[in-house]
Amino acid sequence: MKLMVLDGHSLANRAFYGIKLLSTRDGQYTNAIYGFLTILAKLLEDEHPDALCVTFDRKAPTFRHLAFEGYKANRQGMPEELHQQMPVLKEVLSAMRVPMYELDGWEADDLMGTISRRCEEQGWDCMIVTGDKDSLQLVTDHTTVKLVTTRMGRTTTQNMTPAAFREQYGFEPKKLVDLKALMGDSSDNYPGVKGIGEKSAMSLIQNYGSVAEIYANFDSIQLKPAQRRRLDEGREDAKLSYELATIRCDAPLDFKPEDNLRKKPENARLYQLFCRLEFNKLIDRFGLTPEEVPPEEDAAAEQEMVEGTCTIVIPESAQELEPLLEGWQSAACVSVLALPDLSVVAVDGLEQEEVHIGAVVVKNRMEEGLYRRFLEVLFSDKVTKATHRAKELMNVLLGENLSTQGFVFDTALGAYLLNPTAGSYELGELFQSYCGGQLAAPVFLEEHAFPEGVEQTELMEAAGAMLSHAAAVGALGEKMGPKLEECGLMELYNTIELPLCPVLAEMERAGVLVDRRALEDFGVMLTRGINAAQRSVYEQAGVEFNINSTKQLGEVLFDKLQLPAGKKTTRGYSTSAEVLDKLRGFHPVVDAVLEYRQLTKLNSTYVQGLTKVIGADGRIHTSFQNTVTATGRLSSTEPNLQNIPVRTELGAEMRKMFIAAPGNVLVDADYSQIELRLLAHMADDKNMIQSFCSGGDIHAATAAQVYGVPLEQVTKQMRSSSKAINFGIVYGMSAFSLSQDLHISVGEAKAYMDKYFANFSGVQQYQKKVVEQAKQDGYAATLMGRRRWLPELRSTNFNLRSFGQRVAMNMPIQGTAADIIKLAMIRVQNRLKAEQLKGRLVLQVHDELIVECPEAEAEQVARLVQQEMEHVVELKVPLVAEAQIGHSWSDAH
DNA sequence: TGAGTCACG
DNA sequence: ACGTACGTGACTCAA
Repeated sequence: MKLMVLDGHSLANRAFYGIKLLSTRDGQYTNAIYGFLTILAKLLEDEHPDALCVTFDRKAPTFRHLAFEGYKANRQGMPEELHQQMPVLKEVLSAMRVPMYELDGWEADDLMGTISRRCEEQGWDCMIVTGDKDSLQLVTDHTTVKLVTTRMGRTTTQNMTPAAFREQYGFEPKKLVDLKALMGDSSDNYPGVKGIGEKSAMSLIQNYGSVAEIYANFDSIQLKPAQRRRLDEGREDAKLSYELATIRCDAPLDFKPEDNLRKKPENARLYQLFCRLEFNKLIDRFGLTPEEVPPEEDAAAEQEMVEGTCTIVIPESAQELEPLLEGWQSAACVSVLALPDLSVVAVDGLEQEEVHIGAVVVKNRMEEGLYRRFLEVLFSDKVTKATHRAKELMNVLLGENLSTQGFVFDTALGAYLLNPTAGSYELGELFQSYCGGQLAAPVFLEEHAFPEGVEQTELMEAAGAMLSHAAAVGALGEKMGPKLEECGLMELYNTIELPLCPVLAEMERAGVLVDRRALEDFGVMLTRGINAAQRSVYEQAGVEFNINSTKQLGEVLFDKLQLPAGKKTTRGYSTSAEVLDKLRGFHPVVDAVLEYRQLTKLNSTYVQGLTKVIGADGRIHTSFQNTVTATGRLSSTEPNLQNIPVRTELGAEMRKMFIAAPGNVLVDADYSQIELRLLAHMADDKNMIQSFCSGGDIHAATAAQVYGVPLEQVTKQMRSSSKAINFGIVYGMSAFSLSQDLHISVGEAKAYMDKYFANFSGVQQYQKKVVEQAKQDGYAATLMGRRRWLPELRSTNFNLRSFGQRVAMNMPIQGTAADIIKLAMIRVQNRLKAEQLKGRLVLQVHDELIVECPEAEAEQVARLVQQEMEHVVELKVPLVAEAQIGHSWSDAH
């Protein structure tokens, strides 16, 4: 039989520092709990122990802790963010019915020691899981220690058996105590022998066996004079440290191995806990099911709405439909959910004589004309609607020539504004976390959701499920509205995010035309180049291997060819372009590899990737995601049209493939330096504002300021380093990063930055202020009030905190730029329509808009787009946009 | 599935 | 003394 005992504090600690700080909406930090459970799940899968328990420290000091002054001082202060997670972790473990052991005055170590010995006495095997190497002294033939280490967010484990220990340390596990007695342990604050570090302690123990033996034979063993003196002076310290390093195995613990046999967890309780902690992934991993949860109040109310005082109508005739249509038109707001093919639409939120009426309208249960009438009334501006993921629905509506007007709430979008870093905005999850309820799984009947001729009961069940989802949209709207108001997000929501949805839907539906032939030709050319580059690599390297494999490439370059390895990655050498570039002179194969990389990237990601997604209309229809980025930007997927090459000559060829339809042109307008201009405005930096107001080259102007020379005397070098600083400032850069970027020393980089801040003191003050404010408020915000929550700023982890500070400096800038161009998009599209132009937006690339329009409109459209972009907001500096016209993206840019 | 790489603003 | 710039998405390999 095997028992596994976990070191609760040690593992929680590892998890806490190994995973970025996570928190639920109500501020409960969860990363340590999450990490702990992930590790636990992995352990159970790998080891299948028969019994399981967890030990925790009890902090009350004992004589041992008083032996040296300040003992344990380093561990005394567990950060608040971790501390508050411990009781919740224990609650989770209790719900999992995992026994926990803690004892006043005893550390987890001692309890684990005691447990392992008791196991051995009963003939059990024991596995100790901890991140603390001290425990290795407990290793025996029947007790192994699984060491958990976290590096760069990955946890790895290592099993220590007596053999493995001996191989690594060169002596018996028990002697670890002797080693520690000599070298001390700073994290446990016992000193060991002064002047003896890890190296000398290791060799002393390896040569003489133990502390006792060293002192017993002190006069006869061979030692360097200095070491002999140190050991002699350190006798007392060694003795005390030995005591402290020894893990005790005699704790008065009421423990029997068989009491810890694994039990079935309390599913319902665990499920509720995980919901509260927003551990949706773990719910699956632990195989938890919602059915066992008694529905909470809100959920019960929803349930009642659907089953009790609520009537479900599945209208089939005009007589049944017409009253519904009338009701919806006079309702304050109805919730709508539709299947992607509009074959079924659920509408909820109608009250008639105190009875709640929900309708599920099924296409194939209705005469065609009547169904069309239903769609045209529901999806007109006459009916006020709420939905989930409005943009997706609008996309469908556009395909049916239906209006996208009348939508006043989108639950996904609302949740995104309340917390843009949440990652997922599934309706069920939102309902869980905002309303505390459980949403039934959608019911699908056969392949089609609602086929003809299904049993009435089955149909009602499926309709009920769908309607309950629509009801959830309504409930969420009620919950989110006040929250959005409270956070000052309502205006952003109503004037930017919601109105942008139809614009995005139109852009997606419009798509952009590609020159398929030219794309194919380019692909053929690339393939030839790839073959040549591949042959060249094989020839120069003297072996054939998979160049795409970083592992194999690393072996060839750094093992076989012995090129100087630069950076390393978690496992192996880095072969990034940055590293390879430095190796260019060393071996001709490097150039061939870089060439191969460039060509294959272009071919697979762009030529192949884009060809795959050309639609029947010859156009590419990307999806613009509006609930993804942390800053408020859009993103583009399937395909990503926001990263089409432009920086290299060959790559820029790609933009020739994006063209206007016959008789049309592309109008491409982009903001000039929008982020820097926003920085000047938001920092209210007089010098930078002045530079922008006088027009001209901002990087050169910066250089003139920083170097204190007239504009004419600015050299290319000076301009280029100023550009790098300007660029980096927006990201909250450090001197180190600047030095990397400019290939100069950190000292020189720091001097540059000092000079920069001396001239742009407003920027420096702003950065300081914005971080302080964000720490106080808990979030950073854009000019329009968009928020990004930054619990990282309060982290005790240096890296995490530093990251939070950089984000606090960057998000308001990047996010405001995003707000601005979103508003510009809405205005451009509206004006194009208002002025009855045929031109329509087709792409957005963060600071760039592309409109496709008839040639005859081009000049007018270009002026219109530029105007709207430049006058979205009035700042202390002008917003400048430049528009160009061309037949391809390349020509227009 | 995650890591590494590389394309963009 | 830390370890190092912000925001994305797609493709490929290797486990």
